[in-house]
Amino acid sequence: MVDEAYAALKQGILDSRFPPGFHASEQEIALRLGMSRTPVHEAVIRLQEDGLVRVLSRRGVLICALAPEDMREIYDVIVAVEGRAAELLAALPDAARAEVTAELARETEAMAQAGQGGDLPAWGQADARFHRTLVERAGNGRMTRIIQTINDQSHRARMITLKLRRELGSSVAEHRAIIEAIRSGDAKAAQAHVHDHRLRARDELLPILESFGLRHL
Amino acid sequence: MVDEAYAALKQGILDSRFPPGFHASEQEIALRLGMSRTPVHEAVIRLQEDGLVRVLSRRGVLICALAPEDMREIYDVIVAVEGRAAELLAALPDAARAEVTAELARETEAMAQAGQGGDLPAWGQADARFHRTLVERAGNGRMTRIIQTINDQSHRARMITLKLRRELGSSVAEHRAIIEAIRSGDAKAAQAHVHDHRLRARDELLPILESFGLRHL
DNA sequence: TGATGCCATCTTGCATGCAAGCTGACATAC
DNA sequence: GTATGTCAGCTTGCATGCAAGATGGCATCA
Repeated sequence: MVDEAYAALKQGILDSRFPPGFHASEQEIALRLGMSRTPVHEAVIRLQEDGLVRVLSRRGVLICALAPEDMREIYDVIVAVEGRAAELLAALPDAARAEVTAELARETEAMAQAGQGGDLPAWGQADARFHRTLVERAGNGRMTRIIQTINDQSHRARMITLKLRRELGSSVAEHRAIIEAIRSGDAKAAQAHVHDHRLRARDELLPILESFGLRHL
Repeated sequence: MVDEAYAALKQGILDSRFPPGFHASEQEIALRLGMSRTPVHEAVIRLQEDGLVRVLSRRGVLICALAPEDMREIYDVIVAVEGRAAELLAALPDAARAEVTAELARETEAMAQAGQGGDLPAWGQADARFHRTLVERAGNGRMTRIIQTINDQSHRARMITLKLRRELGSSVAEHRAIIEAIRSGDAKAAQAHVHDHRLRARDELLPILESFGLRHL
């Protein structure tokens, strides 16, 4: 039941049914979900650990808003973790490496196609799959979990930047460079390409967010 | 009160008063801490998020044990996060960078002195301060939090390896190389030196743990 | 003697009563 | 008109009753 509350609240936050800055009482949430306060309270604690809400003692729960500063922090974590993941992938034995590069290449081709067709949602999903594969295939549960948490936190921001993004071309080219480095087993290059790719994306997207005056997402 | 329970339990786990594999009921813990089940339950949830315990539904809480495989994961996270932190430090403005390098140098000198005097605990504490400074001064709260969690998880393992460690010399030299790269503003080199330093330490310590048959720490 | 089924016991999960704390508004005094 | 003090209402934090689930032992049967 606490899992149910956790999932429902998280989904509600992710698709902005509970917008950032929204203020609700646990009582009210419990009523809406048809359960008692206890499981809601525990779910809220977990969401606080995830950085999605803040519980203000005796003043209800507050849906967290992200400032551009938070996005900078988030990009640093991504650069760090994905960079190391790319290194690990490049150090994989040949067979496993070939499998991973094939999967990454498939997702990059899906991006290229979606980009040419102007299908932004499909492009975003393929991009997300590429980066998820990159981390998950490194076989480090802790790194996967960190990225999952970070992705949840920045989900709304990604939905916004996806629409505001100018050109999609460079990402595909950069993905191909990453794949090539992994394929050839060059860990340093793989790390560097992921590093540069994510920082370029950050430097492209953060100014857009800031120029739109999105002080809290 | 939940914070009190959380702190008490965490401390108990860290200094092995609750050894890994230990199995207790929340009721019992509550009794021992002189409070009701509710705050203990919430504290246990937070500890589970931290990866220190697992709550087995209706079968009590289990203090988590670390396998060498976990240590490999943990080192990957450290390599990733500390590497990026070093990059960030190297990109700091001159004044702040000078301040950080001075602090890092102080702690490294404390290590060198403790190493010469054979004072292992002092050496370990100075080493921990160096790495904590490295991350905290990068000014990224999320990265700091990740490292804090990882450090809690691996605290017992560190206490063991500290005693089993052969030579302390190379760490000091490597720390100096890291400091020099940060001082000169060379982000790539700073990242690389941290990267190599942590991987060398991992390759030195993991075999020791495994040779001692420490399947679970 | 071994295996299987049942039951007692223990443990958590949820609901709710109660108390304490915070906020905001209203009234009063200056 | 402004500022301050007080109070009512709302919200969470903790304790505990109750129920459901899991386990281990014991008894019974083959």
